[in-house]
Amino acid sequence: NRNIKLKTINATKGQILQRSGELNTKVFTVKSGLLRSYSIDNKGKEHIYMFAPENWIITDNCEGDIPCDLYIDAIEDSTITVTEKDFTKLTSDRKSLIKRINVLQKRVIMLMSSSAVERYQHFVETYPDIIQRVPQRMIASYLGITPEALSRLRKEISKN
Amino acid sequence: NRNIKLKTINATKGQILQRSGELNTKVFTVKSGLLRSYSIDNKGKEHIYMFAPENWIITDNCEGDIPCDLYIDAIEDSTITVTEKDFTKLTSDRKSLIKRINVLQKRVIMLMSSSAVERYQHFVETYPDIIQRVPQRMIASYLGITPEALSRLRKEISKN
DNA sequence: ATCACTTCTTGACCTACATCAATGCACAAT
DNA sequence: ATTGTGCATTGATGTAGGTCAAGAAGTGAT
Repeated sequence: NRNIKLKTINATKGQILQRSGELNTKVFTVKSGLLRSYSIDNKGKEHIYMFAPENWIITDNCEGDIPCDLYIDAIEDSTITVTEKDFTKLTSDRKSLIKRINVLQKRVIMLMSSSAVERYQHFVETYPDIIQRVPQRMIASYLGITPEALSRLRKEISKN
Repeated sequence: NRNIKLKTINATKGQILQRSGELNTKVFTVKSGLLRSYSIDNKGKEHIYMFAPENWIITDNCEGDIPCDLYIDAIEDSTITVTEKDFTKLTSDRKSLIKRINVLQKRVIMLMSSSAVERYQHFVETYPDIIQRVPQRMIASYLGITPEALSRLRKEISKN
């Protein structure tokens, strides 16, 4: 196994294993019980990203030096093995897969917790070049809204 | 490189490189131009999953023998290298990352194109065990709806 | 120049789901 | 038994974004 510092811990129902904002390098493998990962939006609302029952692996896919977005806690009393990620041993191949998972993680969370305006603004900041190159209806299609909705939302934004 | 049969092709704007339903094993690397992947829902509406400009890799993350969900086409005239995935050479480690991406891909597409009822039914079919073990409000939180909405929607479903 | 085609915009109306508030219900602690 | 606490349900009402239809403006082909 390419990970290091493996240890086994017990978590009781409700116990938090990781908080959003922490610099996290841990991967949890559930031996028994049930974990969940979730984010909390700016209104204080929880959005569950993933459930992890027996034999599942659960982690925030953030890269070593970036604070993670997710909380992880135990929904049932659980037994878990914890490993530290070792970024030095990642192949570039694996790195790009992990990066992709990361982007998808953000997208799922945004689709669940952000308004169309917020998603659009995030898109503009993240892919300023793409905006120039594709018709608006495709941006709308990427954001999960109709072209009409995007048109109106842009109008609103430009007012301010 | 662990992939085989690399070749370079040119695609003109609008050209479709892959269709939903095909047994796909191709990975496209964009050298110049712009590709997109998207799904089409049961109402015929397109939902863009990903844009791929220069130097991006785009593919449907389906496993070899499962038909893929995505269309891929060219938004601009593009030059692309095409490689065949070689599943025999995947480490189990990489396999599980790819499986995870696959699950996320389905989730993103469902969040964009399916109603709360459809997402709930899909969840029940996919994770029947989880339903038994977590409170309804957490299922709601995973689906991206409120507990009230889930309660009402379950009531509707049970009527039929 | 004009025709076809697509994109974007705007208006009127509709609907899926959110919000807020009240009630009932199970289960745990005393 | 009773009080609390979290969960599910139900009702009334609000709203973000969808749908449908009509124009306006740009672009390419003939």
